[in-house]
Amino acid sequence: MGSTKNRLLVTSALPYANGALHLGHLAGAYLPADIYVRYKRLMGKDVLFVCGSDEHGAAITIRAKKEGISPKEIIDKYHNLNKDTFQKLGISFDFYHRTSAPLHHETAQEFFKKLLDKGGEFEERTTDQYYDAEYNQFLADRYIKGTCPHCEYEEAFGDQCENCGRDLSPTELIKPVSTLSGKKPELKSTSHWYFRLDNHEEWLRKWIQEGTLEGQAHHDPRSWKKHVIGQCLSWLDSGLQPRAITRDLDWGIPVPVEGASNKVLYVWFDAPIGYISATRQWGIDKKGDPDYWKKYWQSPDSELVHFIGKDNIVFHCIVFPAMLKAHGSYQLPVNVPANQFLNFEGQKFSKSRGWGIEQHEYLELFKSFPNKEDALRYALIRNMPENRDADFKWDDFVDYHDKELADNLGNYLNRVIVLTHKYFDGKCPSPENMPVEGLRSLFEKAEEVGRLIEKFSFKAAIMALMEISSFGNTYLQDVSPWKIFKRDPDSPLIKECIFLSLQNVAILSQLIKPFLPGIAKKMADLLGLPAASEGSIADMFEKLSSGESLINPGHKIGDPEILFAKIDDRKDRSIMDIIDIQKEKLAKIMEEQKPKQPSLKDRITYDDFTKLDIRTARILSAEKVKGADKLLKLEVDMGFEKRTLVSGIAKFFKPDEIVGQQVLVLANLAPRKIRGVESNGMVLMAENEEGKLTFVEPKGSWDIGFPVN
RNA sequence: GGCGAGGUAGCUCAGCUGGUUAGAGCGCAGGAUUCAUAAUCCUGAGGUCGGGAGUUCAAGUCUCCCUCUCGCUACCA
Repeated sequence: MGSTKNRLLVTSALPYANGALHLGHLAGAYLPADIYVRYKRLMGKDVLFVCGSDEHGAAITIRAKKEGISPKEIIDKYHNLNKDTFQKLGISFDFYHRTSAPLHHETAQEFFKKLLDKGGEFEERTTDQYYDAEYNQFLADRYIKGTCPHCEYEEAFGDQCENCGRDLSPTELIKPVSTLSGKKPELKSTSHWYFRLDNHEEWLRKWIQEGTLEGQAHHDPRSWKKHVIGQCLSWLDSGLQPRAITRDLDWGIPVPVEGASNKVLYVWFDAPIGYISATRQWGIDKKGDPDYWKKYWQSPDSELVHFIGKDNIVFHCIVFPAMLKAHGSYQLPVNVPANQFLNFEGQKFSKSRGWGIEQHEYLELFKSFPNKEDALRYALIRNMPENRDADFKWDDFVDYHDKELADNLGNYLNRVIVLTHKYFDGKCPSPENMPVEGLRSLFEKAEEVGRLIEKFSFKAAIMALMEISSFGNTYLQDVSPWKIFKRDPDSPLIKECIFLSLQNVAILSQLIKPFLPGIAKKMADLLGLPAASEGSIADMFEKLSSGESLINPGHKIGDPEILFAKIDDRKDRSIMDIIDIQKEKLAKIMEEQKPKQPSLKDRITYDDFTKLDIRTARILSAEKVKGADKLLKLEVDMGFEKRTLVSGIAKFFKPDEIVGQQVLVLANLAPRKIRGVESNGMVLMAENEEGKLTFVEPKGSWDIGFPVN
């Protein structure tokens, strides 16, 4: 279950400094980590929470080139933007580092050297790769263009042809050209280091499946999420392969080996080490001790937890642990509570389509909304994609805030404060007997919230928290001090009720801090309590369990104040207007999307057209191609001959439905083997925007084998 | 086709190692109440737990088959 050790290191996935982060990222890897970390701090644990920008990789250099700026300008921009946005949203990193920092380079290089010197962990492989003599460097696949061997598209990239969508390797390209110099690159041999992941398969399986490491219990595998273990075992089952950990590139961390100029560490090797270098830098800056970081990484009384999105599971559960184990001095993570993805109004976030909203955009849009940070945090927690994909909707956002935070919690706090002022002049009354049982039951409810956080069940935890507020409302209703007051203003029942209600509100003000830090502060202020601080939840549990009160008789609370102004407020529509504009924007995108017809291809000549020999034909038989999902093997009658061809239409047509179907066949297409079956020609189909297919056929009954001109 | 995760009330989701009449929030219907932000509280309706077969004294929970959704992957000239 949760951690038992006193020291805890928590990481959130390093954002790639090539763009802004959207709400899905926040809900996936940053918000859950922040809740967990804040809770642990309030429980008095020694917690360190690190993150930072991942600033290497070819995507950044390519973009820099396209925009005519330096990679440095890009990474600076997004490093600062993301760091600043996280801070505004209350993500309480102890340190936000960056992988371009010298200390990170040093750390990654040391790590590499250590594994290299150890022997057996790496192997060197030499392959032929294209080299641009003018620019004096090897070319990443994306930097090479040429003619696609499959479709003859002339602008195909070295890794993929964007015309026919096939994956390529650079050496397959006909007439390759370097995009740097525009000249023909030469094939040159180059060597790279590979990490022997395959050597680590055996212990990884035990570690993940049973939670044991070198025969010792390491963690409880039942506390890991199902989809995390499932995906890891799936990988292990298919066998681990050595993975390249270096690249020929000039943007990144130089490989610390003599003669390895223009080689850098591949980004996936470099990035997770960023967690380590962030810790190191923090230790130097904040503790003045260059070795302080070891307490968190290399000491058995510390626990490591990685928060990530599901796209990162393999790196954090297989690759990075293998690196750490290979190194030998490091602790392995006790859990990797990966979240799934958050969609936005039913569809994936997509920057290019304008679908979704980025974190900084949200803050900007709602700058007039006082509770914007906590309103967002709440909506994302309530709807967190903990075990499956979830969907963010504006309507939910409004409902969660108004119905749960404002109506239930905010109104409850207000009731208690108003009643205290009304009957006791704003001072906590003194109950005739300490309601020990009442305190005890409040304690149990509060503890439950903590238990759920320890289990990484944040959604359930915040609902358990709201349950405390709901319980408070019910309790007030049951006692109804306002009724008692009418007949007996001095009744001890009123004192006890308000006393206990104040204790309950105090509990809420503490427990809510991991989730909604801004609101927690406001609540504490209203109650005249000090803000929650390190260890304060632990202290609270201590007091409650021994029957002590949190707010003592005579304590003066503040004046009533509205904690949550509603979004859907009939007197003030300003926040609702912002949301309506967002909804309209989405509706417009949906509208524009509908007729998604592909744009016209380049003009051709009549001669080009006459090269095509299209014939009328009829399907004689059809069967599924074994082992392929979309393929049908067709026998067609073209009159003068019968042919076999393979067509990717199995998703739409059952074999026996299409026997006898008239079709048009491109008859002079070069034969090609597909899934082991030779295809001689191609059936012409019309395709709509959803990718649905229909046959193109002559009208009525038509003879077969005749040309289409 | 392979692998992974899912398919539980109108909607969004909980249900751990199988065990009494399957739960929560929202929505809906009825009622109570007025300290409070037209808030709150109570009661109720509503589910053959995707379908089928099996194991078991007992299955939403285990096994097998099928089906649908999402993701990765292969193949789609």
